[in-house]
Amino acid sequence: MFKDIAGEIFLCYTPFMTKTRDKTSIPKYDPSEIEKKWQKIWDSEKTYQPDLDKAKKPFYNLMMFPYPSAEGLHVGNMYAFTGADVYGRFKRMQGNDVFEPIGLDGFGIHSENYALKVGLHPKEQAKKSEENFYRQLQAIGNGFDWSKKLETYDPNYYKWTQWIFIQLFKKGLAYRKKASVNFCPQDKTVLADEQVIAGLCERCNSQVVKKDLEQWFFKITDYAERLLNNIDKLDWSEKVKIAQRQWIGKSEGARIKFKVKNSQSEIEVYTTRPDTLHGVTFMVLAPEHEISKEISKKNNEVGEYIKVAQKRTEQERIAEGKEKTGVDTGLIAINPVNNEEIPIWVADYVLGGYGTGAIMAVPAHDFRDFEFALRYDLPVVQVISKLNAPIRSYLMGGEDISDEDLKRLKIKILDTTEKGYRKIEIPKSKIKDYEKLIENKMTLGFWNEYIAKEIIFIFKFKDGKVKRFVLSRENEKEIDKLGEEFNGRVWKKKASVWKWLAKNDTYADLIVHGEQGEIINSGEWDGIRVPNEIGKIIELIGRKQIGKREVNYHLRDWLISRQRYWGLPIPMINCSKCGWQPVPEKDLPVLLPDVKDWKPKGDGQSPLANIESFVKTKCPNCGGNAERETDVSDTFLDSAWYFFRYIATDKTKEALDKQRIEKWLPVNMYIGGAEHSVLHLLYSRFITMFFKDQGLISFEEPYSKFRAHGLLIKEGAKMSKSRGNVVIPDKYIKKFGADTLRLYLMFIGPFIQGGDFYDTGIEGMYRFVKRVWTLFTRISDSNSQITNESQRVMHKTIKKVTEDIENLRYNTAISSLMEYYNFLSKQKFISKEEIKTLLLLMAPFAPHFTEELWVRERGESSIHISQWPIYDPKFLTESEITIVVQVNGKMRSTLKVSQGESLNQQLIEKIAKKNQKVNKYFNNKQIKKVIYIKGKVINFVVANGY
RNA sequence: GCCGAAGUGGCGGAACGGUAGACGCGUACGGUUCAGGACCGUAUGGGAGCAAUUCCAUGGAGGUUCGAUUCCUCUCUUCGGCACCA
Repeated sequence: MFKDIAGEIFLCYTPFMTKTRDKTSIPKYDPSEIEKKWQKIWDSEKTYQPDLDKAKKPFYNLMMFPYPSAEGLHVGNMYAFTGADVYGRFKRMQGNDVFEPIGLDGFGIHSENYALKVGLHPKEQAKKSEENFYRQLQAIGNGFDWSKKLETYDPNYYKWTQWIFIQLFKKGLAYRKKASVNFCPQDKTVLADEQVIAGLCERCNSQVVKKDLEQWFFKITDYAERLLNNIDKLDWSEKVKIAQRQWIGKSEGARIKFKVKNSQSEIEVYTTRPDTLHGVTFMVLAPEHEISKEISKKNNEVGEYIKVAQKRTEQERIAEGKEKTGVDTGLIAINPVNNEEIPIWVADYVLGGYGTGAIMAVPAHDFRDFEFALRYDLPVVQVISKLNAPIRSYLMGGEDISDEDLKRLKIKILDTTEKGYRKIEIPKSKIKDYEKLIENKMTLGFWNEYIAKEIIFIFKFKDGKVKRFVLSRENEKEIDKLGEEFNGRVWKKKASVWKWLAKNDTYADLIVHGEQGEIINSGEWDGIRVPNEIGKIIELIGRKQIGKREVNYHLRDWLISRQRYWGLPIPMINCSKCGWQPVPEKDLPVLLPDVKDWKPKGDGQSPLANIESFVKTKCPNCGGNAERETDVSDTFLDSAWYFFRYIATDKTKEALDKQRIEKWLPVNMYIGGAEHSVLHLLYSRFITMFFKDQGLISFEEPYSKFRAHGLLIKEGAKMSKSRGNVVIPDKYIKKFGADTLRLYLMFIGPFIQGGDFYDTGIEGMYRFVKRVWTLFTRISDSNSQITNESQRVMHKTIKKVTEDIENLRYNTAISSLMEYYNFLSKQKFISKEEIKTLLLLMAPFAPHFTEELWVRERGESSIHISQWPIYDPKFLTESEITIVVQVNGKMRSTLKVSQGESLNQQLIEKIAKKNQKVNKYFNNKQIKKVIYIKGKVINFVVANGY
């Protein structure tokens, strides 16, 4: 399909096609002129526009489309796009019909917030951003198919996003629920769990609070198991796969019922370790738990606690994190395995949204329960022991410590010597002394007294706070500081009572690390090996009807509604008679109305709620008066399916073009930022699976191959607006050209790892580009014979560059291009073949520059649809081989031999032994052994010492 | 705390278990230039030595190996992600 283009290009550019090649025929390298010219030509020649219906070797090369929210495309975006484009161009030259689309993810809070900031209506701002982004995206010289661009805020696009919402609703996968949701007071909207980072809003960093609101959800949890299982089959960056697995967070365990004493009610808990059931010494309910709420009606203390807990922001909870609080309800539960009576507490370290919202606490084997038990003087019963382990011990102190505490917790100081463990009982009377030792800056004398490697102190203070310390010999310098830092820093730094316990002891490490242990103190269960035989326990409790197997996921349903303006109107109608009805498909799209007052209100309602003409409508079912949903959708829905739409932008009657989908999808290569490891990738997988289930497509994973690129930083620091070090590519493109910038970006470091952007570095690259340009003045006219050596270097370079690009190791690909240039520039004659090869290999990185020289030199059609060079292994072998000679593994000399000689070990040995540089190390010592690696290295092992 | 990645010259970074530092930046010296820039050439990990040469070096400590930047164990540091998920 490209064949007939050549002639036209030739005609356009005859002035440059002169065959006489004196120095004057090569003008000065002027990137700005060349780049603009070629971008125009590629566009008019449709160089990058494959025929979506007829392409023979479709290759879908996708990159994550940008949100055009901020000041423009920054160099980090360009880094990602260039890296993806290099791969696409490489595939195109290898004979594929590469489809490389681009668009804008323009709906959403990102864009709306930017509009707020600059004081423009989001619609106007979108128009401006669009223009600016497309101009910049054009300038970077990617092989985009501009005829297929899309924007998520275009009604022609979002009509179909709404259609997807309706399909989900029809299948019961979109539903409404009143839930305690994350609310960002700054952005004045609800956020998905995924958008809350450590209790802060992902976008504006303000503290997120909990609110009870009725919201739309997608039932992604129905797909949890499939989303998890498919991960193994994907060719994705490993760390992204790990992040997804972790996010889905499958856990297997049991649901267990506890009866409440003197009551009909039961409390169910979820646990992954039912084997610790005999170690349960209390229960804890989340403040959101129904029974907690019920209790609070009668019990003021509990009511107060719940109120306070709910007021606290997520971040406050985390900040106070380790300091657990709670309140005793006075109720008693019965442990179903041994009928022991245990107290029921309410505490906010138990999450309402996970499992059943209630736990059985096993302080001996769970650190959190342990902390809580220490704070509130609850008993600790060990029920798992490491096989043949010494008994765990620790020191507990404090003024209000009771004798009972001492008994129960077996207060000891552990003394570990090289030989093993020795327990030292610390009498209560002495505990104060140790406390003093720490306060008065411990001296080395302490260590003489107790030759301990490490000592743990767990101090309980009058106010109930618990602090832990680890002292160790390695740590002696810190000990002086210890006194001053008594109030928490050291133990936080050292952090690891638990880790330490894990190493030396029988505690929760068994759970945390899944190590093997043995059940103790548990009656008939004693001796069972866990965790291997937990299955056995579940069977046992199942038989006794105490509990049953259950699987839980960390993944929650996807909260979809947002109380903002600039987003996809949710296409639903609420009728007082018929309930929620989807907008009939023929009425789509539900257009986002033009509104003057579009700013978020913060009253839990979208700005759309104030527009009567929008809200008031008829019920599609009964025709009566009804109201539209006024919330808009989360942006992640827009981007969850855009790659399906790129190949159907010309279709107006349907969302998907089934035939093209089967031809082009799944995406062959998807490149994007690791920051979307979880959200975007998971959601788009979910939507794709849903399409599959609807019979719309035949596969359920959208991206066969995904690679996350690294982060581009600026002179050692992360680029960010607050630092003011965000690099905008425009000025570099203007000064050096897009080709130089592309080459430089790809050269900085491994694409997968990212790199550090330095201004001086780019000048070096500019130099390189200019040198290659100048090299053309030296092309000999005659078809000079290519030498063997030149042949070898050329094929070596082809091999290296080809393999490197395939593995996204662009930095080393470029360095070998430089080496190749260095080699060529030292030759007297350069054959056309060599020049041609260099240009072809450079083409994916520097598309305009190479195109210009290619067409000048060859008068042929675009370099970007020319055949990628293929190396011939027969040229790779060197006639002369360098063999490294080592004595005792240290390089002492090298020798050059012919291909044939290198096969003969005895000969090599003989030559090597004669070498003075080598044999002087023999010193009359006996040669014990000779190791020869064919063609590489020979190592003489000589007796060492006397 | 958990998971992941990474620690190599002045800097960005190269090295299928086999000559550590490719390539580039920077620097120095030289050439060219009225001069500066640009360009070209040479050198450039550290120590000792006039030199040939030699010793030391890939965060640290061990181990496997004839041989380790590379594999294993422990440890320290940095960065990224997750974070009270029972």
